[in-house]
Amino acid sequence: MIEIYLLEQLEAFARCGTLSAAAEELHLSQPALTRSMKKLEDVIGVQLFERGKNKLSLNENGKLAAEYARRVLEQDREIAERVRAFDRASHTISIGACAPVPLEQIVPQVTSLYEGMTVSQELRPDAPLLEGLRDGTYQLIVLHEEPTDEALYWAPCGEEQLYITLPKAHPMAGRDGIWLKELANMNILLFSQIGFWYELCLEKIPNPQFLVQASNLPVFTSSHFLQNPNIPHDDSRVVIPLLDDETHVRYYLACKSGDRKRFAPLFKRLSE
Amino acid sequence: MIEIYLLEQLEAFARCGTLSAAAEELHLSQPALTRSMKKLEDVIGVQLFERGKNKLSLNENGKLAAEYARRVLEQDREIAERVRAFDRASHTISIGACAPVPLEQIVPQVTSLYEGMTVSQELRPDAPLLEGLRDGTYQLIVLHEEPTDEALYWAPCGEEQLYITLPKAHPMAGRDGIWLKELANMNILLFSQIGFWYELCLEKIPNPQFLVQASNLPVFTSSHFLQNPNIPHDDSRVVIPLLDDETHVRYYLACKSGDRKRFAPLFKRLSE
DNA sequence: TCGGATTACGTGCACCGTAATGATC
DNA sequence: GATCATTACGGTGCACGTAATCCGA
Repeated sequence: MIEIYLLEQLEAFARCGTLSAAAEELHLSQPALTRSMKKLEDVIGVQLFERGKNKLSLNENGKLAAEYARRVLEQDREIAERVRAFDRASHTISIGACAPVPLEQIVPQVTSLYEGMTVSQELRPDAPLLEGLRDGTYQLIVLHEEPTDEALYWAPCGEEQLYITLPKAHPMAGRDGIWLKELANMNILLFSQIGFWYELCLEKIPNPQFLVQASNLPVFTSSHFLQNPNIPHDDSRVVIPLLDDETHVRYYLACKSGDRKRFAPLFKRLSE
Repeated sequence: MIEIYLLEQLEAFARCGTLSAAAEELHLSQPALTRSMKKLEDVIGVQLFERGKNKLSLNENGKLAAEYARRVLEQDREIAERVRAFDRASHTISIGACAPVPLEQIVPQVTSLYEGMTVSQELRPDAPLLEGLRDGTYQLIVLHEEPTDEALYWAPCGEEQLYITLPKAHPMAGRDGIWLKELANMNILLFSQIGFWYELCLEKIPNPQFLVQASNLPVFTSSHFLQNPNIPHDDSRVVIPLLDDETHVRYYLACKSGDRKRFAPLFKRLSE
């Protein structure tokens, strides 16, 4: 059986062209390579090199052997990588979500229900989430539209309504509701990491003027923040609901049908 | 990089189930395997085994690693095999033919024209010959029908006419020619190793009665043997040509178009 | 004279075997 | 007691480095 170190050296020589260059790359001496190449020929039992006086090069056999060597080395490297990835995946639950808000409820539940597991989370649009669930990138995903895939299991996991808060002095501060299209050309304060909401605003507001940091500007907020008692109410502002259908969403937590049993405790908790 | 010997030992353990069984198979001691498996875990960096008190077994990581190991070992083995085969092929000319007669002319020519090359020959029907030429099993083939493949180069290389010899006392001994179908139900002496001729006789003679060894029976022969001065004429027999079209064939020597230049000297010799 | 391949020689490490221990059936 | 895994210890093969040689640009 041909040991890996011989293939490594052959591959390096094939790539570098000379023994000395390969030796330097491998942090080995030239004599070591000379011997290894001889040994390789000995083990395989055929000539692999053309030997000039102070010139060594691969013949056709050698080129073929080097090509095979590359493949074996590639596969050999992959063993460690793949097994590590598999091990990592086996005690990691990856959650993909279209928005951060539902994660605030789900992640703590997952963490406490599946002790010892690492929980990773990521914000993505719905399409890559579905793709990622299928290919194993995610074990759980949160969508803002109900899926239709037969191979999935899902349940609702909360709702969210988008509001806008305005300084009391704002011309629209007296309104009972506002349409997104009415925000055209306005400077609005928008936080990053809001998931699909960002796409929604881009789509529905003509020529939006989002700013990263400002005060006295309109600011989006949602039912989630309004209901959180830890967030103090700002008396200088009024909170006005947005009227577009899309500003009220239902979230759905989904997993592969095959994982339904595994995540049953989680779905049960969330339904309570 | 994971050395091959570690993968070998992992694979053996996965197959045998216990370290001691694997150790015996590999002609190694148990301690050697214990250490190797530990080392493997160390190199990859994840647990590969479930450790009972005196029980060792693969966990899911280990099973995956063993599966990968099998593939790498397979590939590693193939390097030597394939390179040897390639080397062998590079100084072997394999000739496939549908009949032995044209080979008697071709093989000596090949041997003398391509010094140092090993010449191997084989009798096969036309179809596998064409297939074998394409896949590299043969570099030269002899057909008894003109090929049509654009990717081939070929030239005629002789003809052969089938005759039948009869004892002078035979009822048909006075005939000028005989049709194969007239040989129905007759005992005929047939030599083995006559290539496609055998198939032809089977096909065209109703209910043939071929014998392996006999005398005073009809015997096939062909122009090749009749023209050979070294074969004495048997005065007790008459030679009668067969009349079916198929009993007169033209042979064609063919190679891949890409080999045309390589075999040009051979084709030239044969055309003289 | 420098760079590259090869040979000669000594060395250290890594893998192995033997022996002993612990544990389970 | 038999079998299996593991630990401890001592040996050895083999891949490596250093040094020296040969050869060609």
